[in-house]
Amino acid sequence: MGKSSCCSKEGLRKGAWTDWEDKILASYINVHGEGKWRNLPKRAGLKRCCRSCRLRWVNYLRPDIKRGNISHDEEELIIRLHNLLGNRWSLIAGRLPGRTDNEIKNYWNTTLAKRAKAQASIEAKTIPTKSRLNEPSKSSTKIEVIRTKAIRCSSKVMVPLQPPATHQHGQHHYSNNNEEMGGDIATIEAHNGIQMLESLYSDGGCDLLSFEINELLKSHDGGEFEENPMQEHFPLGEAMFKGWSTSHCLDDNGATDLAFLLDADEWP
DNA sequence: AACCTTGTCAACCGCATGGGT
DNA sequence: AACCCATGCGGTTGACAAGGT
Repeated sequence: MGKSSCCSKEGLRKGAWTDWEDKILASYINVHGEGKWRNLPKRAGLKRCCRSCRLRWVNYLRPDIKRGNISHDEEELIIRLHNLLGNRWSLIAGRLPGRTDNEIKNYWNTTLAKRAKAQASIEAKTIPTKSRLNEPSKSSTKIEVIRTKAIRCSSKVMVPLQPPATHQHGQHHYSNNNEEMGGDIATIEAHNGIQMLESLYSDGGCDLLSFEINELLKSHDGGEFEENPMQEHFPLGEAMFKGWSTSHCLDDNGATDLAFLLDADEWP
């Protein structure tokens, strides 16, 4: 496993791509389409590793790529989605048409993470120690970044929404993890506890996740919580809901909840 | 002008999964 | 079941640019 053999050949070019290489790659893919990366360099006449070719196409040459100037809306969406999904850049990128996972990852690491950190330190100074002590589960000043393994999102899981009225201190305590990120952003994720993620409905594709997040964001923007529309389409059994809602995955950190679900090996 | 520091981003790398045999 | 191949993902690196001294 690991590194595929096409990349271990000697004599392959590395580093920045030239215009000439870009043209060759783009024109080859325009004619033959994406895929078959392993044979592509040879067929196209490029002295590049197959993965380098794929990366160049996906992150730079693809015609639908939007470059630079991430708008305020996009930025806010990135923050929300990062809070919801953690470092799952490809999933986040899927919600931002024309943006690549690499671009979003870079933007987060260079801009948003710093801003979040600064915001957290401001809050640490402004919030009196006593009141912070009264909020046991809010991890407060520490930026919670979910460290994830590289797991491909090829299937989905849908998790039930929890109406806000049912949120009470005690067993199901939901904190707003996003205060660290600068206020009210993505409160919805924490309040609803969980939404849906991967696995269970393998024929739905990542569109399910897209749809669900869309609905959540919409309902949040509208200032009210709506019923989960996904439940109409995919009525899950009550027992399953119960199992989820009483499991340890619903602790006091929404992001961690999701990480647990995403990383869980138990999902079919 | 020269040097140093910091920020940005394209590209690389290792590890992972899924499918085919 | 075990193996290999193809491909995707996220973390990290390094080249370059911009800004500061």
